Order: sequence, then C-alpha cells, then structure tokens
Amino acid sequence: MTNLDAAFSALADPTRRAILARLALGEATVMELVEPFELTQPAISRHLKVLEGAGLIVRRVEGAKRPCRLAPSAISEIDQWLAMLRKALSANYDRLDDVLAAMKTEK
Amino acid sequence: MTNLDAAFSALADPTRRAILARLALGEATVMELVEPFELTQPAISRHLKVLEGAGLIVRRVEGAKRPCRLAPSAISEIDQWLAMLRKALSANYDRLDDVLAAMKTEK
DNA sequence: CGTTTATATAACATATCCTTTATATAAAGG
DNA sequence: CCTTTATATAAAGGATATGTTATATAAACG
Repeated sequence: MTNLDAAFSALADPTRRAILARLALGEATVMELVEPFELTQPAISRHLKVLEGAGLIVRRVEGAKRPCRLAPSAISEIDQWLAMLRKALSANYDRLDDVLAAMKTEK
Repeated sequence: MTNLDAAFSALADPTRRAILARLALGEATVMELVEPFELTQPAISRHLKVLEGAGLIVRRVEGAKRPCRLAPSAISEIDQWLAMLRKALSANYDRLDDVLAAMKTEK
C-alpha cells in the first residue's frame, strides 16, 4: 500500500475525519478523542493507529498519556496528487473557454 | 455515506487513481481504460461505477460506447474539506514561527 | 503496594471491497 | 438476421475493515 492509498483510505472514514477536525483545534489525548464519539476506546485507538500509519497524525508520550496532533506534512502528498487532477480540470475549462470564445467570434 | 466518504474512498484505490490520471489526458471509453490494466472488463466497469458514484467522472452515450471523462466539479468538495486541515496546519506553523521569533529576540 | 486511569492489543463477528467467471443487453456491421 | 463489439450485471470467493468485549501494561495516586 502506498502512502497515498493509506492517506486517502484514512480520510474515507467519517470518524477519522472528525478526529482530524478535532485535532485541527489542537492536541488531544486518546480519552479526549473518545469522549465526543459513541464508540469504545479500543475503536478510537484503532482509528488513531490508522491515522498515524497514514502519516496524518503524530503522538507524544507524556506519562501515561499519548497526546495526538496533526502531522505537519499531513496532506502534502495528497495535495500533490490532487494538483494533477486540478490541472487537468482547469485545462478542460480553458478548452471550454476556447469553444465559447470561438462561438462568440462566429456570432 | 456522504459525498466526502465516497470521494475519498474512491481515491483510496490505486487502480481508480490511475483511471483518473488517464482521464486527465482526455476522454476514454471503457475498453480503452481496460487495456492498460491487468484486470478484466467487469472489474474496470465496477471501478468506473464507483468513480461515477463519487462524482469524480461523468459519462456520455455514444452508440454502444460510453466515453468517460473527469467531472468538472470533481474535487471541489474534497478541496473544501482539506482546506480546513491546511488552515490548521499553517496556523500551527505560524505558532512555530512565533516561538522561533521569540527565541531569536531573547538571544 | 493496591487501585485507578490511560492506552494498547487480542479474539471474534459482521460487513464491505475487489476480483473473477458467466451471462445479459444493445448497438454495429456484414 | 447473425455475429461481433461494447458494456453492464449477477453470483461467488477471499481479503480487509470496523466494531465489540476481554485482557494486558504501565503510569499515577493514595
């Protein structure tokens, strides 16, 4: 599995996206992340493992706690890949512009 | 399943990303998309269905052929969501800048 | 130390995903 | 019409994901 596979499939789960949205507000421990969800602690621990494996979050050790936060380079690879699509889409858009411009000229 | 779930999980598969990369070069029929892969036609048809369901591609009817291309608004929702993460990450980066600036001042 | 708190891991059930083969359908071409 | 080409759908198997409960570990607290 490439990093891109891991990153996109990590983001495909709404619970994991919610965890990331929470972490966007700042660091949180596992129990703090469990609290807002109707899921057990092991379930959240697993989601965190997936997010960590995808390089989307990092963890510190602080006594018995393991505070999580967003990984600094979290979405860089994703952004790079999406840039390819964006470019293609804007190229298509430009072609549409050309067509419209041509129609205008003919008129 | 939200659109975001569908979009991210569609992108999580390397075959589907390759299909999108191919479509970034321009429209292609199902058989044209089957050709470069070591997969059967039904397998590709399914991937196309997933991509269509996620709003990432659209299809025309042209006789017996169904040419596919990238959907114009393909990644807009994804981009919107990622913008949230990007913002949080750059905010963290700014905080780091503050710390570094403070250290510099003290020195 | 004994207990509580924080987290991880194992074992298991269920659901979903990906692929294949086999078959259906519908347009195209003699 | 009959055959070929293009695509879709169904059935089935195997792998993977997600959740739960039960348990392990390790730090914190009294």
